Amino acid sequence: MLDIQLLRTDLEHITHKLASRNYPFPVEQFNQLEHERKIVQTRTQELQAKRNAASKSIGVAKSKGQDVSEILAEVANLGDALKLSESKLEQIQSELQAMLLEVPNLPHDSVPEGSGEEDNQEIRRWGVIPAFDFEVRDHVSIGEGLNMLDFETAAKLSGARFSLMKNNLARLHRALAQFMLDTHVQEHGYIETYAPYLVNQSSLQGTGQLPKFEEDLFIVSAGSSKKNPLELHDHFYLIPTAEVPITNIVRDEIIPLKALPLKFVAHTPCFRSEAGSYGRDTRGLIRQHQFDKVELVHIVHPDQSYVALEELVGNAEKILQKLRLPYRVVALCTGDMGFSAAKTYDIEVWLPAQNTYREISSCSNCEAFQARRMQARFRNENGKPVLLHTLNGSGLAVGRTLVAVLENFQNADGSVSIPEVLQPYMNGLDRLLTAGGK
RNA sequence: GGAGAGAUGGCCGAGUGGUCGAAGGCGCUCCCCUGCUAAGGGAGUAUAGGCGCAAAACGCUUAUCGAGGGUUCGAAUCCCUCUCUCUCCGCCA
Repeated sequence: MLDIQLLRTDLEHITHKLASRNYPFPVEQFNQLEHERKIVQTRTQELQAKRNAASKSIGVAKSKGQDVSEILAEVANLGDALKLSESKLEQIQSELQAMLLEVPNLPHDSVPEGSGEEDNQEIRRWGVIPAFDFEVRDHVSIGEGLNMLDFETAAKLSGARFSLMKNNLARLHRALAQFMLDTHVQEHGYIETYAPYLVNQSSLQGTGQLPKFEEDLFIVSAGSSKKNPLELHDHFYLIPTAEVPITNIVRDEIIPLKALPLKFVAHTPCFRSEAGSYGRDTRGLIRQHQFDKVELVHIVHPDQSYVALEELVGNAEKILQKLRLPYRVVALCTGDMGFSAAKTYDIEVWLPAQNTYREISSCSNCEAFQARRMQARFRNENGKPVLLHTLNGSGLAVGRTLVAVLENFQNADGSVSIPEVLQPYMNGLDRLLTAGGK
């Protein structure tokens, strides 16, 4: 959420910046509401002050045993006018609030201008793209060839966009997550967390998924509920990313200065409805309703958030380097950034079968955008509560990393070599070979 | 699922209709006293918002005692709903 003070004092500039990310801010509607707000709020507060003064004098008079009927008559008509004014104010405030909750974050000055993916800016590349002396296969063909990846059975169990892994592939998937967690905890100083996979509405509003992107989420309610889950008070949402529960750790909190920065890592499944992505990446593990991700979250002092962003990206890159997977880092342009981000770097890993780089991590500095929604603050040098800055990034998406390993480490005979750093997690195994059985 | 108890400031804790944004304590900040230390004395110490001011300061004002609604001229206090915590019983990985 943007600071409403900014909108009041610097509307033109803000509108211009929002336009660069394809968000047309409703200037007239805002001005109209603000105008009304000012009038109604002033009137309401005057009436409240009047009532408070009268009530106080009634109390004083009564304690002295004086007659209060005169003062009572004076305030008799106040009640209705006040109630009317209060409800009008409330209506205006909630309209303003609803408007603000839909406005995306302002891009940082260093973000390249652009309308879409094609305007993103490549920052650096790492690694050597592997050369194959045989026809490369994609991860689906490799996985099915090993008899370890089974989309047909997954479709029977659940439907489209689900997967079933078996045998050493399932183990390799687990190994990847363990390896990522261990690296971030032991080498990068993150606090390991285990957090809920079902969260409430407030948490999703805090990180920016609600109210605008409800259609991307899965909603769940207790089995005994017959009604539409949305009408129920007691429904949950499946997390679309661990960013939601982890960042919301600091919602409605005031963190002591000396506790900063906070760096959390969590390995969780993520659930996304993928509404609006029909026909995209329908083959394989790239775009699933359920996938695992190791998520990194930084909660930092505002002065430190851009330093932290570089650190965060570096931490995620380290995983790919250790796995020896070639990648590039891209700075997203204004038009391609997510709702809450002020600046985002994507890390894209090389996928031989697609002959291109594909997103495997997205690292964002949200500045105070989420913190303002969450009322997440710290006590500054002068003892005053100030909004924190929040950052998050994948370190990494486990399923997509598995895809990259399968494709980059494939051999002519259909086997897949296991990256050295993962072998300790695989009981020393150095190669995936075709498994027997169903 | 059943029965009961509770939720008050950074923390503890008092407060059952009026001058209560809230006693007292702890913590923290500043000052005094003390050769140093320990002890002691005094003052201060919530958050968010609105309006005014060129403006920091400041002044006026509103809201906030788990959340929302209600009763009342007036609610931390009375009523209703919800959330969460704790205890006991049941069920359960």
